[in-house]
Amino acid sequence: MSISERKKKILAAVVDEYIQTAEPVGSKAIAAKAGLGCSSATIRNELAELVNMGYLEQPHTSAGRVPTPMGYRMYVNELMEKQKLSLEETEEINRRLNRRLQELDDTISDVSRLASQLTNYPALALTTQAAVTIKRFDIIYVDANTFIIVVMLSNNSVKNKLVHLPVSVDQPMMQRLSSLFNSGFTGITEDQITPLLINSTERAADDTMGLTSVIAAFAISVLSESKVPASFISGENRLLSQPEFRDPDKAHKLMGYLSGGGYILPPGVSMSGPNEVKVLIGPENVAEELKDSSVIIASYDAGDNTRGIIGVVGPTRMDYSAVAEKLSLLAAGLSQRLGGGEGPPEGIHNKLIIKGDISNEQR
Amino acid sequence: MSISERKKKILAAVVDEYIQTAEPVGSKAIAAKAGLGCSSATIRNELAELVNMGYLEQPHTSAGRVPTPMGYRMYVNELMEKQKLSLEETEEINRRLNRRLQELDDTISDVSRLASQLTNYPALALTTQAAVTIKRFDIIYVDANTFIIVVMLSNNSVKNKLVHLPVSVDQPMMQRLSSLFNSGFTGITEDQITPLLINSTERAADDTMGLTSVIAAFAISVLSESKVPASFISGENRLLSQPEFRDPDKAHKLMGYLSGGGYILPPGVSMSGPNEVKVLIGPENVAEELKDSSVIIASYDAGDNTRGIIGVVGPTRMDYSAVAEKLSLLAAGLSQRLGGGEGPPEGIHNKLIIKGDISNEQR
DNA sequence: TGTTGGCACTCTTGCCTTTCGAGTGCTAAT
DNA sequence: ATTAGCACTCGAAAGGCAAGAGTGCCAACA
Repeated sequence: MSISERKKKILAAVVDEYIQTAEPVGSKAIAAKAGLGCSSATIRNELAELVNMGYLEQPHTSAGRVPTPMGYRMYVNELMEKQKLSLEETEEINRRLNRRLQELDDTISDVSRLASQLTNYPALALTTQAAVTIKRFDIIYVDANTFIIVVMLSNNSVKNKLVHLPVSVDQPMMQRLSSLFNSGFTGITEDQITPLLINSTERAADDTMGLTSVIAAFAISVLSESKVPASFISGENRLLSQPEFRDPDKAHKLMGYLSGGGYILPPGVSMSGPNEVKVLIGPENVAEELKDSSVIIASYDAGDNTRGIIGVVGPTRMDYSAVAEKLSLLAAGLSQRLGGGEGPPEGIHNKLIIKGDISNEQR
Repeated sequence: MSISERKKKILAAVVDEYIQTAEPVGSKAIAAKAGLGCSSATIRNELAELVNMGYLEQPHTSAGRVPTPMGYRMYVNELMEKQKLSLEETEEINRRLNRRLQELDDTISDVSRLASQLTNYPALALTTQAAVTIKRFDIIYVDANTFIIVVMLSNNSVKNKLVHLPVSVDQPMMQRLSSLFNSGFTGITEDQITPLLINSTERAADDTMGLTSVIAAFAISVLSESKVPASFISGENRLLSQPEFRDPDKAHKLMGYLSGGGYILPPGVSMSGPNEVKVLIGPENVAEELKDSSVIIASYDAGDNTRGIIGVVGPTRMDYSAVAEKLSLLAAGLSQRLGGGEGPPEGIHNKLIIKGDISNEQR
């Protein structure tokens, strides 16, 4: 059975209204608001059918209607009108993006903070990384007992470590190690750093003090750290301003899950393209803790096969349209700045593509 | 008028009990618990006097007693018995401390996370820095359009930046710049980097492409960033498990203040020595938002005049003894690992020194 | 057949009253 | 100085009542 045009309008009105007020919305309110020229009684009939069809529900017999996850899904997929961001908001996003572009890890925390401030929901940013290799290896001699290891990774981030030694090392030795590592340890992934490789390097450098293994250990740790997705969450406290989280227990549970670095993206579901926004509504989330929250995710291209993700978490009654638009803009901006340079031209005005529910089962 | 021995015992019992239960404690409960052989009626008399003296108050006439800030102060200064941490807890702290010791900024987030987990309160860590200078300056040539700036600071942290250029630069130029910066920009503070200095360096390097100013800008930004205290907070959500923050508005206000990087340490009050724990009870805090919370602070020596601070925030009814002990241990461990090496020997068993209220006005 | 006004019905919310009990303060006895 | 006893106070929980919002349904109507 297909859904009539008027039903769609009514459904949209219900969702819109509910998103704003957080209170069950009644037939009268809709009659007054939505510009369709019919009376509350008519609306009531329609509403009853929408309930039957599963798009709406009522908390109790004599209350207004509230959208079901399925209702939200319909709203997100077909009904909601794209929110036009004001020029100021667009400006603001770009301005802030331009400000800081340090190493990636730093950016990630900034990104999540920014997303959170912009949307007024808790936001979390993370990067998923393809295999990373070392592009360059340098060892800087500071003094006889101190040196700095600097590695540049294939994703263009640079890591360093200061090493203090209990013994003295001379500069030629450092030089030797530096060039050996630069030739032997670049372009390979973590699991290609074998004991064999380390041993041969050690011998070649004539290193009897175990320096080689210290340096190799750093290489390994850098590579393995880059492999686990870095994640950063901020603005958890904004949850508390949402009426649905006035119950401290509920809020606590969700916040605990989030600060625990809880995973947002359902496993096995990858973001297919950049500039695509994905919406996960209530029970569509896999994590038990998110079953009655919604998640909006955008992904961006951080260069060198690195994919970044920005996500925002809120109650199912969240402002999908505005948030999706903002995230999309943010992601596009990041892609442009971090990505391989093949991004869109200066003025960011991407199209907003919203990807629907993956599994079409609605339980 | 001095306070009798028995009154002290009773006061201690009230505080202890209230810390556990979060409910006003009555005369009967005390008579049962505290081992002093007298009946509830006697206790009532004493309680009435303690109220008069300002150590206790009652929410309403027919309720039990609750400690006032002044009562807590007395408790913290004289009454509370040092909590013995179990061996496991001590182990746990040390084990975790040993795990990660990367660059300072990284540690700071770990430290706050650790403190929060340990105490089950929101915790925040920050470093206050004396003037930082650059100790070493290196420029690594990657290719004609790319180089890496590496600076080592006087506090032994190392910062780097990858620079992409629109124009080509040859290696000798980089070399030249590297050694010029290494001699001219080391050992000086941010405000000693004058346009004059930059200009003369530029001329000496024969740099016509503005490289010098890019590099100098990085030096300035690193130095100025090191100057503002880095701070990191975690575990805000733990507030919600405290009954006094069941009111979402209250919780939201405080959490907002905290995540805003709100300052904890009253201005002008410096931690005098390491291994010293400071307790600020309710109205003793300067920030309006903290007026009915308590803050426990410990400071540690992070080497090179850098002082780190760990703080924990909770309701006035917080477990002062346990938290103070844990923070003290944590701070001592950090001092030992980060500090100038003149710390205490391996086994950490520091004395717990609790510093009292600074201004002795109790309003 | 779709739409509308009207009306009875339902269920929540807020408010008031009552009851219950924990805890106090006071007094008189030890 | 301590204690037992007792009347008193006050908040928290439980019940009851009225108001209001919103529905469902029916009968009338275009």
